[in-house]
Amino acid sequence: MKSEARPVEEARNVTLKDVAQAAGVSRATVSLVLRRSPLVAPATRQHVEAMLAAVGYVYNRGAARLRTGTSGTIGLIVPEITNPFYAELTAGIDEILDRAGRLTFLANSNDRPDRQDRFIRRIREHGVDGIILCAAEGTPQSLPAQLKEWRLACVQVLRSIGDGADDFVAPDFAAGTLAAIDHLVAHGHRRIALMPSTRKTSAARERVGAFEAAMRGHGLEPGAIAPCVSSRIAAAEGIGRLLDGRDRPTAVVCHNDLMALGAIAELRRRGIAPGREVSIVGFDDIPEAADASPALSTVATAPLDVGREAARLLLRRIAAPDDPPERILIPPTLIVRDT
Amino acid sequence: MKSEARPVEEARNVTLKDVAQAAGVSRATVSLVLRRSPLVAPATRQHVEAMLAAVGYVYNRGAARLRTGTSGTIGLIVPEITNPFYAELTAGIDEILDRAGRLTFLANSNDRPDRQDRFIRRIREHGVDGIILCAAEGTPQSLPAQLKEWRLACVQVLRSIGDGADDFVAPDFAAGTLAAIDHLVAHGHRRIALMPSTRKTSAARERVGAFEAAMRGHGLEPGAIAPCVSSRIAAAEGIGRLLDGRDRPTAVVCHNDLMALGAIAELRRRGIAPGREVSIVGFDDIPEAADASPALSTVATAPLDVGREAARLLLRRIAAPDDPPERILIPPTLIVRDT
DNA sequence: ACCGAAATTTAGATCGATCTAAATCTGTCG
DNA sequence: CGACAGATTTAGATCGATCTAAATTTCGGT
Repeated sequence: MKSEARPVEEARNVTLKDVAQAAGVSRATVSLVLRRSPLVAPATRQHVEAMLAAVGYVYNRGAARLRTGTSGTIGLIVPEITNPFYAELTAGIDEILDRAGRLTFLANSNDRPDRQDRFIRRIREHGVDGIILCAAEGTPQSLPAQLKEWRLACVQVLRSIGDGADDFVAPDFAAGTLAAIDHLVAHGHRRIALMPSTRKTSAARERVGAFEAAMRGHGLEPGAIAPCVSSRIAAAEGIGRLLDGRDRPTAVVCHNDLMALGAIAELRRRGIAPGREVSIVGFDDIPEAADASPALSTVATAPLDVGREAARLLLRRIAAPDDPPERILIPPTLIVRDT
Repeated sequence: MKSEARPVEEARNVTLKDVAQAAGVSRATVSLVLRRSPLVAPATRQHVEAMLAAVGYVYNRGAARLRTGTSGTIGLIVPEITNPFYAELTAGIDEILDRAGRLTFLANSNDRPDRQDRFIRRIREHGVDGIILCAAEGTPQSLPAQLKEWRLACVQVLRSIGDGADDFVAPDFAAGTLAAIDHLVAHGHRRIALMPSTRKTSAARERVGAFEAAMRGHGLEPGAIAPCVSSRIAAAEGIGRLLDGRDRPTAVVCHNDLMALGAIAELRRRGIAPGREVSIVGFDDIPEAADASPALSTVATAPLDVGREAARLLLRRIAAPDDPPERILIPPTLIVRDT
C-alpha cells in the first residue's frame, strides 16, 4: 500500500453504511430501524438508534425516492401570495401538511400560465406526490386531464377548470351570494347590483349565476352586473358608474372586501351614507373589514378552513388515487355589520 | 416457468435509458445533451432532443442529486405568512429563485422554534442547497453556527440572531426610526414616544436603540418606550396608557402600520385629532396605510426588495460558500401623509 | 493509405437508500 | 440430539442520474 499524504478529508455525508459500520450490523437492518419495521429485535433497534444519533446521520430522502417512488413533497400554486386570502389559505395548507410530515413547494404564478407551467415541470422533476392548484387565469381547460395522465394527484382550490369532475375545494360562493341577497331583500332592498371581478374564473361566474337566481327567486329583476378589476380604485370608479346610471341601486354586493372598501370610500366622497342610503356587502372578511368605519358587512369565506380541507383531501387522494373525486364546498357565513 | 396472467402493466417512468434506446445512443450521451454540454455533435444533439420530447421524458432531479450533491431547492422559513409584510417578502424571494430555476420549500413557523427545527430537519433530508431564515422568537443563538457546521448556506432576514457575523438582509430599521424622529422634531415635536413590538427580536431592539440615539442627537430626552403586542387592539390599549400617563407625548412612532392604525382608532375614539394634536408614524407602508383616513404617515420598508436581495445573496453564497458574509440594509423611505 | 490529434461517444462504477430472497439464529419438542 | 418453525439479519440487485477513463470516429496533412 502506497503511503501518501491524504488530502484534507472532504466532509463526506454520513450514510446508512456508516451507521451500519458503527453499529456492527448491515445496511438493511439500519434501514429497517429507520422505517420502524417490527422485524428488528428490540435490543438491536435501541443500539442502532443510539448510533444514529451519535454519528449525526441525516436521512437522504432523495435516495429513498429512487426506490420507493414517493418523495413526501407536494406543490402549491397560488395566483398571488400577497393577497391576504391566499396567504391564509397557504397557512391552512401548511399546517396540515406539516402535521402529515410533508414538505410544500410554493409557487406564486402571478396569474400567468407560463410561470405556472414552468413550475409544474419543475416539481414533476422533483417527483412531488401531489399538487394543490388555484389555476392561473387563462390556463387551458385540459390541464387537469393532463395531470391525471401524468398520475399526479391534484386538488383544485377556489377556481375550477376542466370538466368539473375533479377534486375541488372552495368556499360556497353561490350560497354566500344567496345569503347576502336574502339579507338585503329582507331589509327592503329591491334594486340590488353585483360587482364581480373581471377575471374569467369559476369564482366570478358562480357569483353571477347565484345572483341572478337569487333575485328571480325573490320575484325581482336582477340589477346591474358591473364587472370590475379587483382593486380599491377600480371599485370606486365602478360604483361611480352604477350611481350615475339610471335605476341607481340601493345595495351592491362586491366580489371581495377590497372592492367593497373602495366602493365605500367613493360613497363617502359623494356624501352618501354607506349602510343607510346605499348598502354594501363584501366577500372574505379580511381583518380590515371589522376594523374599518363604518365596519363592513361581508360574507366570511374561511380561507384557513378551505386550505385545511384542501390539504386533507389531497392526502386522501394520494393514499387512494382511484377513489372517486370529491367536491367540497365550505359554507360561508354572512357577517352583518354597519354597511 | 409458471404461466400466469400478467397484472396490468405498472406505468414505469420514462428514464434516460429509454431515451437512449429510442435515439440509438448511450445513456451518457443523453445525459450530456440534457446538461447542454458542448461535447456532443450538433446533429446528435438535435436528434436526441427530438426523442426527449417524443417519449415525454421527465428529468429525475432526485437521482441527479445523488451524484451531484446539489438539489436546486432552497428552504424559506417565515414566522407568519399571513402577515402582509412576509407575504410580500415571500413574493420577492419567489420571483428571484424562480428566475434562477430553483424551487422553494415554504414553512410557516408561527414563531415556534420547535416547528422551525422540524422543518430544518426535513429540508436537510431533502438536501436543500440553502435556506432563508427569519428566525422564530426564542431560537437559540447557536443556530447559525450549527447550520454552518452542516454546510448549509443561510441568509437571515429581518431578525438577526447569532454573533452578527452572518449573511443578513433587512430594512434599515435604525435609519427609518431616525428619519421619523428627525421629521417629527423638525415639525416642533419635543415629547416623542416609541411603541415597539414586545417580541424580543433584533428588529425591535434596533428601533429602541435608534430612537434613543436620535432623541439625544437632538438634545432631547427620549420619551416613553411602551412595548406592545403587534395587533390593532393591543396598540389601542397601549397608546391609551401613554395618553393617560403624565408627560403625554405629542407624537408616537409605532413598530408597524397595524399598530399605528390601532393607535389612530383609539385617538379618534377619544376625540383627539390624529396628525394635529398627536402625530402617529407607522412602519411598513401596507396598502391600507395610504387608503385609510386620515392617511397614515409611515416608514416604507420595501419588503419585496428585501426578499429579492435576500434571494440574490443566497444564490451568491451557494455559489461561493467561503466568501465573507454580507449584511445588506435596504434603505427605507419616510412617507409623510396626514398623521 | 496512414498517422496523430481532436472531436465524439460510451461502458461501467457510483451516489444512498429499499427490496427480495435467502441465510442465520433462536427456542421448542419428540 | 436433530428437526423445524418462527424470528432476525443480511447480501446483492436496483432505482435513475453523473462521472471517469477509455474507446471510437473524424479529419487534415503527408
